[in-house]
Amino acid sequence: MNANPDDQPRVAMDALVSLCKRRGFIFQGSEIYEGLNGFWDYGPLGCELKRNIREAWWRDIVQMREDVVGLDCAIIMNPRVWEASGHAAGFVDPMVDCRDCRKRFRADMLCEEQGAQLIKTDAGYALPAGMRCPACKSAELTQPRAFNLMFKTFIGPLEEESSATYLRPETAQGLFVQFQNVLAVSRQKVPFGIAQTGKAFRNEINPRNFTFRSREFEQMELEYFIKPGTDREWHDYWVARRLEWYQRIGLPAGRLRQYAYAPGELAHYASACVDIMYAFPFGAQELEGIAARGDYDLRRHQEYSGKSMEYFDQETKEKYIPHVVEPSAGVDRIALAALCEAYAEEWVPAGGAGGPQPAATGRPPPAGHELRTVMRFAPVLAPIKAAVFPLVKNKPELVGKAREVFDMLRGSWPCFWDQTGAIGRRYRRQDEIGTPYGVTVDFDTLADNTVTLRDRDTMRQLRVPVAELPARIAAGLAGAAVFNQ
RNA sequence: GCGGGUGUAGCUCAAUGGUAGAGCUCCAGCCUUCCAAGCUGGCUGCGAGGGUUCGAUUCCCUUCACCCGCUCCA
Repeated sequence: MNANPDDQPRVAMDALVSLCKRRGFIFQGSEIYEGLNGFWDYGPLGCELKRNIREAWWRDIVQMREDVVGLDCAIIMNPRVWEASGHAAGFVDPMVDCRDCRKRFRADMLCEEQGAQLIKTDAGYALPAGMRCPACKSAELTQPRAFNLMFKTFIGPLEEESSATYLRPETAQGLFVQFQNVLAVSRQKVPFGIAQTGKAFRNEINPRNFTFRSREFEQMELEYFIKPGTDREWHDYWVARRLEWYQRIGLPAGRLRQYAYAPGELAHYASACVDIMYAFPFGAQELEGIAARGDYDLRRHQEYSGKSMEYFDQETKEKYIPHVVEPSAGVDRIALAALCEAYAEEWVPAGGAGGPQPAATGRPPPAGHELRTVMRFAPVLAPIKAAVFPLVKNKPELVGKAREVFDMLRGSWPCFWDQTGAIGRRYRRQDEIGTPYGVTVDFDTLADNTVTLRDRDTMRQLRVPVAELPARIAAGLAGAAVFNQ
């Protein structure tokens, strides 16, 4: 049915933003104070979704491997970390504004284009004479000014330059900084990896596309340390491994893209970089970058800290600074991709008979049909795995029995209890938040101890003995065809 | 950052220079034996600030936020 995802109607972003707010996935940050550009809050379901993404990654990268260990570093680090990493320089490119057309340019690029050299001064930079705006040719240009994309903050109560530092613009540097400590305690040998998830901050000039480019975001990063000379094979390995993971969490291959950087696009120290992109409704955009960074980071930290970052190979008696392959993913971007991918509108015949059929998104359903909005999350990402309903709520023995079933299931999965309104309404409520299974307790349950198990995607129902319910749900969540009968 | 657009209830929208309605949702009650049923009742709003005016949700200015295009970033 989803053989070619590109043929499926795509969700309009405003419809998705609306559902995210209505159902509690994502809220505008600081909303009651008119918001704050580039910051978003995750509601009850959104934080479960993110947690599921993070845990699926952690399980695949750390728990299921013997060669990767975890780390959780402070967000604020010694500012010299950012000098060594290059961020303090790279994030302060001096910019020049045109006073006439009000466009902004990188000072060094502007000078280079016009055959001149940017002048370094004690206070910063100065523009050589005769420079003109590349856009409108005006000579009314500002002097170069630094626009730091790192969030600056101060340690201690005094806002002095000597106490200034930055919120980390990536989690990766902590993995390099603690390389020797982790190596010493983890009994790992090269090749091995250190993984970390956590918040990072970039003062983006232009946050865009809902949560896609935010100023505060969460990363999942792995530094996989390897023997020099094995960069290519390990880079290929991680690209393949990561692509496979994205499909396991429900992003189809047809919507995933690989972008391999051309040699001229690479940073000078990198030997390869592949972006894994997802075809969002607003275009294909990066979810993760996988870079072969050589020994650049460890070598820089060795230079700036004066501490050895070398590794001694006991078997070959070689001493070297390991090279590194870095898969670096954005949790919020993956969450947004999962939301876009899951969103579907369908036409359902009144009464539900015959099951759902694909709808043209945004169009009203034909006569005798109703519109169903359903989030088809992969089970591993679904915030709630099963909902339990007593068929009616004014019969205490029915409610009590349903409560028993609910208590049994919630021990294994995040479950939802709902006794309000008609049963159909309750099913649809769960459809909209992507709950894979509904369990309904009726009067027959009291007699024969069976319940109705209802499938989110097909809307099919199955009569299942209560004793078999956990196994059925477990099988369904694991991908078995529970409803094919 | 530039240009354009939008901002009224939780959501989708309407009306109006005299302080706002609807549908859906949500909550409570009744009813209800499987796909958004019905009845009764209830909660909730003019993004923010300033100006004009007797009076502003409406007109003007500023600001904030979001969306689209470009730019930027990676």
